[in-house]
Amino acid sequence: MDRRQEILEAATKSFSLFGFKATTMEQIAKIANVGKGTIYTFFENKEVLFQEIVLRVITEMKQEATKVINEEASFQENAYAALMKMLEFRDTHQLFAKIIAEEQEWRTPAVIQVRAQIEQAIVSFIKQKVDKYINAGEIRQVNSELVAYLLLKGYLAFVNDWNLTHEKPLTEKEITDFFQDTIFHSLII
Amino acid sequence: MDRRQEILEAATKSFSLFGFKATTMEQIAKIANVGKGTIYTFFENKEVLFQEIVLRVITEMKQEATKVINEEASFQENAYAALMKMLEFRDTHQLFAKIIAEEQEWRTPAVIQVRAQIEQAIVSFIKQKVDKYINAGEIRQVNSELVAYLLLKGYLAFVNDWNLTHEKPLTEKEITDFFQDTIFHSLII
DNA sequence: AGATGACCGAATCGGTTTTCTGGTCATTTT
DNA sequence: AAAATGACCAGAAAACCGATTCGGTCATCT
Repeated sequence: MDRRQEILEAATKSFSLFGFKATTMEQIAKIANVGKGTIYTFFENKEVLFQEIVLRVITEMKQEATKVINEEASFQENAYAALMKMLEFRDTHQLFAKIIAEEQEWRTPAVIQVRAQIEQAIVSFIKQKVDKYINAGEIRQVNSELVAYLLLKGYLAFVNDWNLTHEKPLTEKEITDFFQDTIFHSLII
Repeated sequence: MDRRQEILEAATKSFSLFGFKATTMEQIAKIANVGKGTIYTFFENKEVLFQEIVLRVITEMKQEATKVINEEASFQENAYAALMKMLEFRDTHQLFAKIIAEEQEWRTPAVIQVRAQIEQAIVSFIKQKVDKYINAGEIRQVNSELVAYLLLKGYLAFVNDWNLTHEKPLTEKEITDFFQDTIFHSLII
């Protein structure tokens, strides 16, 4: 297998498991079975390597979300399906959860910036989908950016914050049904 | 003016400005023009003083919200008015924002506990109002606790988080109109 | 020509010393 | 005598500093 790929996989594993800061280049090199210097022939520095990985994960999530959307189906059905799909990925979100946690602990620019980048990417993806349905006349004319922002923040609140003050985590179905019942419901004409 | 009141005001000022940890009892005493020991004749310790203040702010906010609710008016009108009123208090929220920020920096039990307490108080207040309207048959039968939670988290997201990644803060009207348009809209029958 | 790991300096860790601060209480004030 | 006070104490936090780690480079090796 080509070395670039080996490095990417090793780094993904390590970043997801230990976070940005606690992952060392030496460790990545060891897992990837390459010399440390080799990493630098493919990636400018640790930060760039990290960004590349985050970009890949986001891209994968977008693809998964897009895959689940059916042009024939209604907005409500598609929104429900997409949200369910994202919730299936709760584990993949481990990487993002790690980053968010890290952002508050170590205020390193690399992490703060990547966090903002992830947020921006997700929001603009959702916004674009919402706009499509607005233009198709299937949902009401709302501020799509605010809707996207609320969806993301609401999602994170229920998936992550909720558990801090509540015994039992919410199930995927509870969360999705609730969104269906409130935000999605408010959008349809 | 009575000493207890002086102390409360001095402490409120100081906690709001500097947070729990960075506020010293000596500082409070100086602002209140009393000896440090005097504080302890009124409040068991720093933590109790802090809780008393938080309780007062929450109580005041509840009163303000309640005052603005008109029994004659519709849910939609009242929700709008109450949210607007809360947004008028953005500055008073400084204290809460400080606490939330502090919670992540210093994991001191006093702060974590008070944060959870505030959240719980606000959510149950909103939940109660929502339930009232559900029972009155004015809004749909939704999970009122989740609605309350979403309203709180959404509110905080737009008032606080939004500014971290956006140049211009949202205006009170933008936020309220948006909530009106989405969450509140979804609730009416 | 591509890969490597010894090497460098900057950042971080950890342990030690110093300073600060919550809470007490003997003394002073009213 | 009752209330207020601030010097005092113990423990917690900050400041300091030498030891260690780690990102990134580059002379050497394959």
